[in-house]
Amino acid sequence: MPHGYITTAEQAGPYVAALAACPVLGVDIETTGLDAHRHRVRLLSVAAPDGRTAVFDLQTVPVAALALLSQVPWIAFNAQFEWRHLTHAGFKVPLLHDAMLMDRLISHQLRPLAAVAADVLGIALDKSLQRSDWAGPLSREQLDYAAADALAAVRIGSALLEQVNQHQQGRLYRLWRDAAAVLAELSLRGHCIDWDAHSILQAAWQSEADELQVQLKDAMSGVNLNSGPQIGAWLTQHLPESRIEIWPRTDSGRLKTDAETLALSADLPGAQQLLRYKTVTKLLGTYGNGYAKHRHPITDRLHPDFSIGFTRTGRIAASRPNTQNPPRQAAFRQLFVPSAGRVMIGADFSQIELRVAALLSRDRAMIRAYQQGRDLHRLTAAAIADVAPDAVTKEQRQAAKAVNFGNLYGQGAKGLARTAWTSYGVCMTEQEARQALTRFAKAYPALTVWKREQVKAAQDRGQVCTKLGLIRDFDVQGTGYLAGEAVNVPVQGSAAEIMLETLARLPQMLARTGATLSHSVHDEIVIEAEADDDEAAAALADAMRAGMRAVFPEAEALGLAGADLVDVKRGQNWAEVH
DNA sequence: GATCAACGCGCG
DNA sequence: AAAGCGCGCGTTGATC
Repeated sequence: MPHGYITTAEQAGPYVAALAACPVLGVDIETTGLDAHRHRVRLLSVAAPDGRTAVFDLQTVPVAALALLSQVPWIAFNAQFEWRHLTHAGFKVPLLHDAMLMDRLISHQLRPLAAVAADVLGIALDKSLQRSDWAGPLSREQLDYAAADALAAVRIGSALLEQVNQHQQGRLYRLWRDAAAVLAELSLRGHCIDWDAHSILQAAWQSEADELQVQLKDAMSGVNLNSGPQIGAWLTQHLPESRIEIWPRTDSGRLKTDAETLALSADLPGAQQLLRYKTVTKLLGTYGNGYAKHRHPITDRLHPDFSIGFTRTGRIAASRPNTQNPPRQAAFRQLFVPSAGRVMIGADFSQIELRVAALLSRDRAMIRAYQQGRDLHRLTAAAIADVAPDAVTKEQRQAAKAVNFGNLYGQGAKGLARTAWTSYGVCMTEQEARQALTRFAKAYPALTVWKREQVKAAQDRGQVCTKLGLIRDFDVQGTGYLAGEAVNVPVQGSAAEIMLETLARLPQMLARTGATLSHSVHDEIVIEAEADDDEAAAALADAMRAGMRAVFPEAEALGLAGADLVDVKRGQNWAEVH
């Protein structure tokens, strides 16, 4: 039950004064919808650690009357939501704790508020009013519900803040908390898209898809080209039984119909058109209409959600739409443009996961390569082919890239031979792949030992962790295959921590320049700035190197955080700065 | 009509 | 016995 339901600025005064004297406040909002640009914050519920609560009706209480509340830190649950809505409503959001992230780091799972409240506080939270009508007259039950969530947030947060430290997760928690605010800001600001060019591209894809469908009328009449099972049936009809018998199968036993497998039937009439059709319809669905339907009616931008703590490695995930996987083709990347009158600056971490692997394993050969500014792929190629680095051919270097990256993921000989061909255009027999892996292991002995230790940790202790201590649990009954994740989680996860450290310090480092974050994709950051802003470009590179040093302080002395760590480009759109 | 699993594919 | 990691999302087809 709320101790106060406040509907005027005059009423707010004493409550605000009393609450602002608390060391920390639980906050929760009720909104008329999920979209901060379109929907309104109806209620701001605030709870003190001692249990006093106040529910402010923002329909009538001006935000200015609540300014004092921003003098103390807040605790929310899934704080990005509060950050976006309250910032948009005109609040100066203070240091904002997120009890959801605290719980994620302690329980190793992302759980809804009710589940955490049950676990941590031993209380049952009734969430049935969550999606009730928050625009009209409010019932007593709705006010109680609103106050209860704020109270739960402050109680859970206060309890878990201590536990986070006890679990050695304080550092990582603060990083997630700070990065979350930056991502909330990015989501609220959104991506600027050249929609005219987008429609033209979409139309071009559409007409190509139509054309291909006509061309395939004869060869594949009656087959739904979007249906794997139907294409499988068509293959069964048109290929000799001997080939169907050895055709690769899906987990459920059906014929595989992905592009790589379909290449096996390149001789069939229509096969080429079918492959192209699949590509074009993917673009059309996911990046044509898939993007258009998220075009914001007010801002005319894309406003994806960026989540922290959702992934198993600590990477950021983007959704609705996922703007972390747009096609690389320039025709599409150039749709991402800066705001009017500004320019884009993009920078990516060079070979960040290989550098991380070098730092985690302390492999001297790898570290020396980066120290001396040498090309690690070339070095690996030399080791594999048993030639001098200078004698390495282009094709050998391509093969080495496949080996280097595959090794970060626990890839075997068969998989290496496959990806060498499909991703790097290099033909490698399984035998050659096996030898390459052996020679790689010999060339980087410390990395090999480290990888073995990770697998052992996964098997014996049931967990591995990243540099800053994010724990990945494994359900090990007997002998599951863990080589892949056991090695990859620390590598991918520590690289993600470098990105988060960079994002967390970016606003401050860009503040003087007026430049703003425009996008981030795992190892790449894009900002927009005033034209010809050298200072912004330098600040971006500085922030990225600082991010690296924050996670790996030793990187500096080892020569892995030098100027070649980041590659900065400037241009008028994402295609030009990528 | 809504929901879900399976599959395939875009990215790092 | 062998197995490359991490995501989000569109479509199909089965199910309730």
